[in-house]
Amino acid sequence: MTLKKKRIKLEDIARKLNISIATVSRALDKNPRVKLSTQEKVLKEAKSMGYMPNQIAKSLSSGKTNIIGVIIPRYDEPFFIEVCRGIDRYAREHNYKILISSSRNSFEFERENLISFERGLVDGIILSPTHETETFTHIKSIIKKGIPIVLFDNIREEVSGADHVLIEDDKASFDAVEFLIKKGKKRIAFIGGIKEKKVFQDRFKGYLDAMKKYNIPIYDELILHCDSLDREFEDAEIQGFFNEISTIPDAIFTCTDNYGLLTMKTILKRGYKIPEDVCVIGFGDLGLGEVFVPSMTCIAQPSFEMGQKVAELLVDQLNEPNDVNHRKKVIKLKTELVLRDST
Amino acid sequence: MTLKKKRIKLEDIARKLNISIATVSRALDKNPRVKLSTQEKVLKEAKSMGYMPNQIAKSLSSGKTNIIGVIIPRYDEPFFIEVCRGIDRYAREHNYKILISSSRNSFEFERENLISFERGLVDGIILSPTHETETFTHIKSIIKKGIPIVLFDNIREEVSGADHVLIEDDKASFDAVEFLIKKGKKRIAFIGGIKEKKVFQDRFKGYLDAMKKYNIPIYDELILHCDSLDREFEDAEIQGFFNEISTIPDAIFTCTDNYGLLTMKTILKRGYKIPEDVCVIGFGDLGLGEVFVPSMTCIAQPSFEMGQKVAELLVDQLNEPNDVNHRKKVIKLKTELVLRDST
DNA sequence: TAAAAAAATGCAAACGTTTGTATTATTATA
DNA sequence: TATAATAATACAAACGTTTGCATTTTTTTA
Repeated sequence: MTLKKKRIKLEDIARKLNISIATVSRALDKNPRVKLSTQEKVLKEAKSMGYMPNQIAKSLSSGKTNIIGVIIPRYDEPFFIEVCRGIDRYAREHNYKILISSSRNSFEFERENLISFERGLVDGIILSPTHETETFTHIKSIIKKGIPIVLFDNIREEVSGADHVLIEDDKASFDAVEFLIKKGKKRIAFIGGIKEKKVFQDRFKGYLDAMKKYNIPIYDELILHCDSLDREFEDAEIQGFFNEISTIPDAIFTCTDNYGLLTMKTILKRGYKIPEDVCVIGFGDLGLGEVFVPSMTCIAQPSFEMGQKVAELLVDQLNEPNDVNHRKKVIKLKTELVLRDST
Repeated sequence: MTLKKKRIKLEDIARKLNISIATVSRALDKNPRVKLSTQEKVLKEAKSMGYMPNQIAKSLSSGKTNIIGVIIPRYDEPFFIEVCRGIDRYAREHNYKILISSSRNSFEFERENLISFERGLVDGIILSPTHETETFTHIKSIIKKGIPIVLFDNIREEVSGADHVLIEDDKASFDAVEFLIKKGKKRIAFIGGIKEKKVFQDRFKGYLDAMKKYNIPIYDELILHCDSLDREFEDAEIQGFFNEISTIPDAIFTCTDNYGLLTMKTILKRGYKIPEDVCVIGFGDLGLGEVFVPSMTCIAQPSFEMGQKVAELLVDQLNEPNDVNHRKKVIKLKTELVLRDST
């Protein structure tokens, strides 16, 4: 091992060429204030010396990091990954990188992540609140400090005060259940997620509304709110649910793709036929429903687009810093019922 | 809108308390060089003024960002997400954040991402090379600059020169195919991925080795190397494959979970029974194989652990900067054949 | 060809920390 | 109670850029 190799900096180029740091900096920026011949000289020397600008120093000087912080409740949920893909796509097209953190479904982690983002590493924040998130002071504090933030999914509109993007959960569910009803289904089960989560509340509401509208009896035993936070346990919950049921339903509306698939698996294993005996609908449509046999009818959520939209709102905020007239924007994305073999 | 709210900095606290910036800085660090009563005074004032340290300034001063850059070929592959989860877990336990970039299966993007990481934003890099990656000068250049880097998956050992982690692809495939052979299967098909990718080459090698060892005839028509980079087209490729086959194989070894599932779907749709007519094995075991009916036998890859291990190697490098004695480490992780209904 | 105008470059402060060394205040020692 | 030892604090440089303004060089104009 010889000497520790040192990073080349502007100063090194400047010294080598006997010019000032300022000129080197401007030359690399192709600033017309520096002579073309000098620009070329600097560019050439920079290349030959293997110069790489220091992003940190740039950020300190400019006050911009070009990083967007993203906080999602969990990684192992295709929906969130897909949204992140959308965010990433839009962000990169606009010269931002994204830094993803998982709150692991914990309000405390969400708060910590948010606070760590207040340390100036990111220019703006995108957040999808956990089901535990009831108080919004941590988010308001971000807003008060003037840090751009956009929320998505699982939002309690009343409290937020920040731009946000969501899908029409209630309408989507309503449509799906109405579709089942119009197919003549009478015993329609509902399998949802954690009751505390707004999205699941809305999806449940859609179910109830449809059932009521058409005067279909609602049976408690046909309603399940899964509350396991871990994928591993979802299966057990669904097994338990079917063990308790007196008569098999003729249709099941489920609130995620995974619930739908687990439900289909369980039903098939118990010897029922899909869709002859039971129809099943999933929510999300992130690829698996199409592969399963029989393929699963799903409410298709525009997850990627949601990510792009969220990022767009954030980048807008970043481009118009402390805009007095900025009216908080709420965007609701449409869903679509994709019909397949399970109905 | 009143005045633009300014961030509180050390100087503000210092001025307010009539002490020096240095003392404030040390007080917040709980440096014993500052009197306890002063520490308390500073801490209290910092809190009341809502002070948040500036991460960028810290990084510039300390030369450390505590960020690890991760480059994966694509987001929409559960394997990579799972590895990232593992990386993230280990990283956070050691006070690092991760910044993920996708190379979108393109060598050019991979190079660009790597270069952007040379700008000092990250302390170290984790990279999984694309199938297109044949020349390794971009990686060597990183190593030469003394930036810690660890590779995983899809590595051509000879060229690398960096720490890396992989799984025993050839052995895993060999075992799986051997298992099929021992079950008495004679017409065993192989469905792999892009031929240029080392992991798929190894998995193909395992297949061939097992077939040869037991003198099972190998038919070209039973071998498919999918080369679509997009999930959407994988299905079509597999359909095409089955359209061409003269006699259905009695077992199929596939190189990813998704190929396995698509294969099962196709077979079932064509009226064959699994496992009676055809056995199927997948590779990865990232959750879906268990849900499908029939459930799919899989080679289980320790993806999460892989991520943790990769991160561990990197953090080790970060902790022993330019260690003369650092011998490049190659770690091979074991897989396991998880038996389910498809065999 | 000297003065004015324009072009090119340089100086130095700023971004917000950390940290080695110098200085000042306090306590202990004789 | 002067002095030495120690504790507490302050100063200032450094991290690598950017950028407003000052200065120097070159070109234009009369």
